[in-house]
Amino acid sequence: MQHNPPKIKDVALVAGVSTATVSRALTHPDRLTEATRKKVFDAIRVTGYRVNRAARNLRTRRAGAILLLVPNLGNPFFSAILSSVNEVLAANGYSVLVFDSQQPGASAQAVADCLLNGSVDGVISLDGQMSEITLKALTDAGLHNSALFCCEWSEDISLPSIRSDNATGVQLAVAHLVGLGHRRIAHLSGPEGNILATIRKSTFLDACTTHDLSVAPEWILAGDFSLEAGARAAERFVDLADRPTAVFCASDAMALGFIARCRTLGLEVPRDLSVVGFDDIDIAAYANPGLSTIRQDRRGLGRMAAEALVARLREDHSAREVETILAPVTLIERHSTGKAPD
Amino acid sequence: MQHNPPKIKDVALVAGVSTATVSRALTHPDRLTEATRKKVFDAIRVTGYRVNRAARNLRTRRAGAILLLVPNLGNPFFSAILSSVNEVLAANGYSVLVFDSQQPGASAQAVADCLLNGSVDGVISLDGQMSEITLKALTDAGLHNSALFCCEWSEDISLPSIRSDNATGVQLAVAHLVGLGHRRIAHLSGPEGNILATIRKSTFLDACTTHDLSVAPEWILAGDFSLEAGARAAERFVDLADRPTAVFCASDAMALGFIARCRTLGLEVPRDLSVVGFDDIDIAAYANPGLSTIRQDRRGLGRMAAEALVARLREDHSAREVETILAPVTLIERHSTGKAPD
DNA sequence: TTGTATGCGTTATCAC
DNA sequence: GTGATAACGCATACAA
Repeated sequence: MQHNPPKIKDVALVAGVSTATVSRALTHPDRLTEATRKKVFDAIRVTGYRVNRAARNLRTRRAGAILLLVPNLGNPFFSAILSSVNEVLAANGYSVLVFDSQQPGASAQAVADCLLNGSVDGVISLDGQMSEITLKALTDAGLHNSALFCCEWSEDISLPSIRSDNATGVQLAVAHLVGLGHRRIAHLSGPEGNILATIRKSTFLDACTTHDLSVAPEWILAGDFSLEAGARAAERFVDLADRPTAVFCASDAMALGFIARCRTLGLEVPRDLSVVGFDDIDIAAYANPGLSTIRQDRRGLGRMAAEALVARLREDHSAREVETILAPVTLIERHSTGKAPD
Repeated sequence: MQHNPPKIKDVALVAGVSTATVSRALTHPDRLTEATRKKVFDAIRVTGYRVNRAARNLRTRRAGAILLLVPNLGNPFFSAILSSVNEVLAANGYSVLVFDSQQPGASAQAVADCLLNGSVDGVISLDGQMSEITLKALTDAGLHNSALFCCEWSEDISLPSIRSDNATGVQLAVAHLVGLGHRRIAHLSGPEGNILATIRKSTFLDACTTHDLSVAPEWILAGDFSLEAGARAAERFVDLADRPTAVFCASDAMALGFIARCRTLGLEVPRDLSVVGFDDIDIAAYANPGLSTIRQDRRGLGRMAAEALVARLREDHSAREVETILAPVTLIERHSTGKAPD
């Protein structure tokens, strides 16, 4: 147990230079002579020196870390995003702090603290519903130019956002079903107040209008993106008097839960009913039947968000444009959709 | 944009006390008079003061953060664990740093740095295959008493571990299949070198022996826990000359991939073939057919690991026993298993 | 190019 | 119980 971690002073001693030189060797290697640089790095190797993050952070007023705000860490939808965000940020020397933004116990205050006490240099929020308190902390901490949304976003908060082209995705889904002859289409929506739920539902309704389809109010089923919500919705669906022949679900998880429960209730997909999801999570391709869905490039979204943030952090924190990147989505036709019954 | 975050000095000024008192109010509130304590907290509220983490960390030589090492962040198996770990640690005032331990780009050096430069106070590793370099960093940093394994573990590294009772799980699975009349059982295993793959395979073989079942070498199919691996294994499986009537898979993901590919190859589950998985991931209950599997309490594992670590961090870092917690597992019978064909 | 000296914001050790 | 003050380890302005 090495209880005397070497400090910059020890390195300087071994290298026969000043502490300032050692520090420079670490942060501005180009400002040193080839010779002294070598001396320093040799000494670093000999002593096994590592720069103390706390000291460096205190001095530079930077943290070398960014905060990733995830709504419900238990949702596997985020794993691919988490992974690619982590990859890019790690490659750029940033650590990633993960916070569950909607966890019951986790007060928004904890997030706010994290921003205000200088633990992070920036924020990527996968949660569009940023609390007032978090938002205030963001501006108070001067991090307003160092935060962005990924996947979700907010109409009220002016931050850059990297997200999928949801509208096009929904249109693709509806067109797909219409192309198969479906005229009566239901929608299983996400949670009230969620921006993705909102845009997917409203675009769905618009698309139906465009295709001259009427949508009965009871065909809009409330959900929350989860498997269980899909299953519960199925129970309401099968009891519908004038049952639609197709369902567009706002998430793959709901679609899978929906299909599973429909099956136990005696409805076969796609024979009796066509179902389209949204996301193209990994399991979608291996479901039975394979789930027709709208593919989001989750890894790409995470990567782009991380890259955009890194770029912003590099630049001057002056007035930057608030940019929106809409990542393309694609329709993946599998076997949960089929011709409408006559 | 508040560019002058208040410091402890400002609070002291407002409260009319010394900085030392303010500091004490924060760390040892009980050592102050009721009156001064109130004065200080009022001043804190007025000024909007937040303690600067970097400064505190530098002074106390603590980080207030722990490192979560995840093998493959893209794997949804970990999301529930991640979630509960985060929950417990956040409740105890720790931030969670997430690192993908097997990411191609992420050198073990990055992890080592993180340990050596004082960014974290402890480590929870979901990865049993800790690299030499990481391990050395762990001891060099004096963190050997502040690290533990969760889910996976290592025979060679003496750290506490919180894990499922894998052996019992495998025995339950085999007994279940035997009870249904299966005498010829195949095994789809995890990646070479992985401790879970190892124990599940060896226990499987032992259990077969116990039940007087012989297992042909070609019935042991190599996988890597992923959906794709399951699908690929199915292709080898269907070509087997003397095909088993059941398969025990080392993960649910593989089981689902396996079943899906079997179906496209003309094999029906459970009519032609029974399949048991391991993990009970969320989707297992909604698969078609519902997946019979061994349930791991993922949230519980994460919670226990986090609690154990917090407890260790509280105590003296002297010689603590290396404890192992085996969490119980249960057999979940669904519809991917059925009576063996005559 | 390199060295000297100072301060980043806190906590802990002393005195009082 | 409270206040003055010295570290904590590093990066930088300035001097050389």
